[in-house]
Amino acid sequence: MIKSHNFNLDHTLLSGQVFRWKKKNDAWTGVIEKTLVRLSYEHDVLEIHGGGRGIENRMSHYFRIDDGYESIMRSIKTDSLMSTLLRNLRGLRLIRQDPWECTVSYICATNSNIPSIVNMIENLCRRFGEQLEFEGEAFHAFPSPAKIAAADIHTLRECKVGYRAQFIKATATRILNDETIYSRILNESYQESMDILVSKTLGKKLLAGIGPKVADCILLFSLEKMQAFPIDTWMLRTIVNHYSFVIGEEYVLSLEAKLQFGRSLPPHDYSRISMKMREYFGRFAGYAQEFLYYNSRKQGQLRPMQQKRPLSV
DNA sequence: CCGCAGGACACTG
DNA sequence: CAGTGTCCTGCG
Repeated sequence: MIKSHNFNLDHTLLSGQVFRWKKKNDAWTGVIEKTLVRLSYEHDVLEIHGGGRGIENRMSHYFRIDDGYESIMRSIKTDSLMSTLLRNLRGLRLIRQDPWECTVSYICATNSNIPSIVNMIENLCRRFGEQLEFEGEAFHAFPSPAKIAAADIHTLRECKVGYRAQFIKATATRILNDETIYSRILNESYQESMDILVSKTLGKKLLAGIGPKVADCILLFSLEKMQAFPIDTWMLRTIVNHYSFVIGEEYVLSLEAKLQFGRSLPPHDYSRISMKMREYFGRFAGYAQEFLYYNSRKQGQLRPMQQKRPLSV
């Protein structure tokens, strides 16, 4: 068991960071590396079933229990909206994911939605992941880069990943040939890391399927760049609705004009907005992003019809 | 049948 | 470079 009063399991696992956890009867089941784990949380105590020796340290690491939560919350409590969210979503935490699994997950996430992403990941694991068992229950580990790199496009497509099949295979091949890339990024600054992830040589992407948004997710969720501030369409709505003063009122107007045909944010605008938000929230901006993101999605569920015009009001 | 959802990419001009 | 068409899937 892990004891912490600054942790909320539901908020953390419902925040859309990870895609392999399932809840049934108050217990969450997921796969960490090669072990199946069942979690339940009650009265400040996280109970862990499965995983064997050392599982507490691993889960503690996974849920970033080592973060100075109170201090981080203070640093991102910059306005009344954040103040409200920090109170209502208390215990929401960033998750420290495996970089490779995180990479594939967010390549799949482009131009998609959560149920579909969950489906893709599950298919990939079933098709390519090592089959394991715990207490008579069968499950699959997340497939290795080698396994994905060796897969053929047709089989990948059977996992319903669509046009992302080429990206996933190409990136797997790249990671397989240079396994030090993640550890190198761990020692780099945010900007340098971003530049590496989206870099091109001779017009060809180093890592296919990874643009600025996907890169920010990978950096924030798996490579210790807590200032990363991923901006998807949900977050853009939130920014326009609540933080136009941060990126500039006039700039918002020009944005609305530019995006009225449902186009995605051009790279230049992405980096500009992302930079402004990082400056506004500080070095733990990524934490702030999670609270805002969780909130925007919760509201979206309540009134789906409002999603028709993303940037209005 | 259409539009769109946690974008990225290759291709023009 | 800035703008544009296209990419697979699932769902309302």
